[in-house]
Amino acid sequence: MTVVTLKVIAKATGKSITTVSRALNDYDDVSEATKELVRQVAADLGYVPNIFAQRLQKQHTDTIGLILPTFGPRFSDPFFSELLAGVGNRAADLGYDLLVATRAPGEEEVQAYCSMVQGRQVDGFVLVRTRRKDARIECLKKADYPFVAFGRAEEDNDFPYVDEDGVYAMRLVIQHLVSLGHRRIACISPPPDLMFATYRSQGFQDGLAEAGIGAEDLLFRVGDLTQRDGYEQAIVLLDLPSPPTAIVSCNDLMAFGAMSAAQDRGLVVGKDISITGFDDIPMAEYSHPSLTTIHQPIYQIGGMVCEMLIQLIRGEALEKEHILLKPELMVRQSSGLLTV
Amino acid sequence: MTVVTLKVIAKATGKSITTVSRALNDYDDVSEATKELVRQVAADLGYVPNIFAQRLQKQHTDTIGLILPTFGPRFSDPFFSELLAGVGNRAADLGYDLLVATRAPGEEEVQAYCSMVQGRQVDGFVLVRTRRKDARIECLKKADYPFVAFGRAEEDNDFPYVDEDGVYAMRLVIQHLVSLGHRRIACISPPPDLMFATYRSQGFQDGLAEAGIGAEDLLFRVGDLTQRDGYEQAIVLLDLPSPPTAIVSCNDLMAFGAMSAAQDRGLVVGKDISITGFDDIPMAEYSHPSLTTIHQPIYQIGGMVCEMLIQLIRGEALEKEHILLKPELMVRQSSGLLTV
DNA sequence: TTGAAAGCGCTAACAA
DNA sequence: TTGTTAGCGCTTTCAA
Repeated sequence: MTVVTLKVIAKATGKSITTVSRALNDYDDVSEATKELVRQVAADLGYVPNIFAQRLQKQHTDTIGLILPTFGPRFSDPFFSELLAGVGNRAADLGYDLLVATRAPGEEEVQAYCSMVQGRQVDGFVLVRTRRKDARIECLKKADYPFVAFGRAEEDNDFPYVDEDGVYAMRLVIQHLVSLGHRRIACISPPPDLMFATYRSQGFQDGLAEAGIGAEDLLFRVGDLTQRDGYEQAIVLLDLPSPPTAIVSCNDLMAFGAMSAAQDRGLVVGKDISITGFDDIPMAEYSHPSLTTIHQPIYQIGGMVCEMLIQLIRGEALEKEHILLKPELMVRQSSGLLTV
Repeated sequence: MTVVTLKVIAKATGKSITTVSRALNDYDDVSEATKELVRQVAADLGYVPNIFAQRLQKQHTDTIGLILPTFGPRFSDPFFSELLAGVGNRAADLGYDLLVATRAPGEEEVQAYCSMVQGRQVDGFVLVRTRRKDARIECLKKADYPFVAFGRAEEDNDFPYVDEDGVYAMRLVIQHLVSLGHRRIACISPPPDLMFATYRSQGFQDGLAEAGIGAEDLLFRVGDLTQRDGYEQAIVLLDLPSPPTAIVSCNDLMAFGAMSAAQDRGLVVGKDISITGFDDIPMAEYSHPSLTTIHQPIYQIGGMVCEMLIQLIRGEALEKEHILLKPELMVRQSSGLLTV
């Protein structure tokens, strides 16, 4: 299979490479006749531009980067596949490619960002799951590289982001549980270096305070976001001398693990104990019992973040630099009236 | 931020661009002293090669492509995130980038392959979820482009693949259920144009035949792989005049939906009815009841496929062109003795 | 051991 | 309206 380049088309049409290039790019200083001819021949020959030559010349890549923070082999947070689909589809619509890498958080991860920046492999980044002390953000800011984050930073939020209002969301959850009569409410939080952990824990505390419930250290556990750990942490909570009547998990996956633990202890979730999640991944609707959780439009968020990034790259002004979404509480069967 | 190129280093060291290039690539016709100097300066200046210039020159991309077949917004098959992590991590280890696109199966999808091929944007493809009449495979074969598939084709299997033995796996499932006393066994199959549907359905039929159970059309349903549809199909099965005592779902997601349906009908899964899945996604262990299913080492398969592809790209001989894995039955709580 | 020069395929300033 | 030329940053002959 011989590669069709501008040169080949030039030879075939008897035109110069330049003319062919301009005809194909629909410049208006090329005669209609020539354009027609060139386009015809190009189509016949199955011409596709060499993207690397274009990129070398134009000094941009039409590619956006997304580095997924993965943890080991059994990584499969459905959250990420949905986000990825949202980003990827929007990128494709806007004519951009998506370069995906997977790295465990740490040195190598930051290194991956740096070298993609230095090598100008992508025009910008979508950054997911912001962290308290986020080396990725620092690196990108220092290089003055375009990026949009899904999530906020701890202090200096001088970059475009989309985030959901985790504090508000968790207050919603607590209000809901309190309205059902619960007062001994436990929380399984994400690792505290993740920014969304901060907001969700804060919302948890605020919600309790609003209801006039004192915080109890024993009822606050930290998990690693997996079902497995949700299970483990729930077991610890259930084994407490005075166990909670409701467990608020800061993501759906841990909530599933917690449900499983409760069920293994013979409790009926939604009756003997209430359990809630956060994210509303598709599974939440189909677990048993179905999971009361906070809905985040993950796919749409992916699209928004992607679109903002591309506007940024193109030098267009953003309508809004910072988008904070008000999430919605989905009341399902895993939360129910306190039965004494 | 001024871009550091070979030219800049050349100027800084007083050497020629050529020498700098060779020094950096550790050619042995460069004096140690020069190499040392060049490397030092390059490091100081933070030099990173322009990958597009390299690719244009070398005519290969060090990138592999993966186009995920996605269906709509609520796409979030954990299967894919795990596969992606497997492919991505191995690719990174071997010095390759991963270009991910998402397309719904169809015209545009094939188009995406074609243009990535024509534009030589990637050195090869990982192709997932083979189909009965697979335009992607035809396209790639015709172009003589390197690819490795996760899954086999219907007839001409003259390409490298990794697959699991779905027939064998399903026979395992049926044997298990039969040993528990079940004889009215239903199947929720994937769309029949997917190759793995063929094998799994076949295994289902074979299993029944081995047990001397006649096939009943009413007990065979086709679903779209989502929880939602698993739910719907299970409802249809449960509403049968003479409903099944066991439902074999061809993937875990539909099995979860089916469990949910059964539970909504007041049945205790694992007791009143047995339900099995296929894939063993992480969730399978933490559903309630935990799901009896077929374990596939998805992450590892991703790694294998990736490694085979890179060998292919590099022109190395493959140890094995075709790998067929014997999957393992994970017996959990969703399947139990038939209670009459 | 080093450098000059060509060229990968493309775009764009400038001339004609 | 078209062609000539230069150059994006790199690798790789070929000469020196």
